[in-house]
Amino acid sequence: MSFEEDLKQSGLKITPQRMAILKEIQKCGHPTIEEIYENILQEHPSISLATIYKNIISLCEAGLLQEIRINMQKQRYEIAHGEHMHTVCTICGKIEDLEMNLNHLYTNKSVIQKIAPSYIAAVVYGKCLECQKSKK
Amino acid sequence: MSFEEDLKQSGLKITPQRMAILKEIQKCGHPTIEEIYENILQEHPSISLATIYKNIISLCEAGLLQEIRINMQKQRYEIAHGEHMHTVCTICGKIEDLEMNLNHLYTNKSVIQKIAPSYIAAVVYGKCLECQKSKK
DNA sequence: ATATGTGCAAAGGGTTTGCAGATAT
DNA sequence: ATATCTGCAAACCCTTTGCACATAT
Repeated sequence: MSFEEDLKQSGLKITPQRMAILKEIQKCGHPTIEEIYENILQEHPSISLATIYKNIISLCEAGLLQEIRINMQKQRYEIAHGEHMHTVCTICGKIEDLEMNLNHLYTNKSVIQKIAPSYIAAVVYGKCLECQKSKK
Repeated sequence: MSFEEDLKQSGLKITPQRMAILKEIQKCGHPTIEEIYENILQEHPSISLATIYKNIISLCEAGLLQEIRINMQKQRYEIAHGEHMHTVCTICGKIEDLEMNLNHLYTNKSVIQKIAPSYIAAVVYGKCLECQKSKK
């Protein structure tokens, strides 16, 4: 489904600023607010940081964006697209999606003894393939 | 092992402020910086917020504390104590430890194709038992 | 035509920093 | 004795807010 349709379905108006934000996040993958702003500025020099902040909030509430929390970093955002994990390389900083099913946790006995799960966020920290190869 | 020994082993001095921070985090479970500060103030009215910040950083670096990142919240901290998951009730906000082994993920094929994992953070969002029971 | 959205500037929080004096070893 | 730590105040972010104007529907 296109961003335009997603916005319409959420009752949000289709504005150039919103489209730019969504496209930028799609392009970057997992950008911070600052990265979104800096990159959009190039094509759209009059956009305001306040507009980015306001839209990030509406787009998260609408379920089009998903916040990602990584230890010791500012919050990041991605286009919401089914549940998955993230990998973070502690050497080079690279962040990637890890398409992996956590369904077994939703029905796990230890989990349902504590909570009726609606969403699970999982981040794997480690050394990515490239950094494993590099001699140092 | 006691906090005093942990600090000594990390080459950090044992100060009343540090002990108060560690004990407060142990008491609260998963407090934010602000919660730590507000609570310590009662017993230790002259402690400075800057001291809390500086110590949180050293204690995390020393591995005595672990940062916890929950979507849409300020960062929280806990006494480091073996890997486990966290549950967050989206109704009442309660945060709890979920002692659960994620060892299978460390050797999972999809994971090791991307990264050599050193740490996994997992947060389960949902409705806790009490909130499930309450009629509303 | 009207409800939303944008940009600006100011205000509001949270976090970091430098430094002088205090303290743990 | 000395390296480290603390508290203070200022600086430095990052984020939110109110408002007037602009724009999507």
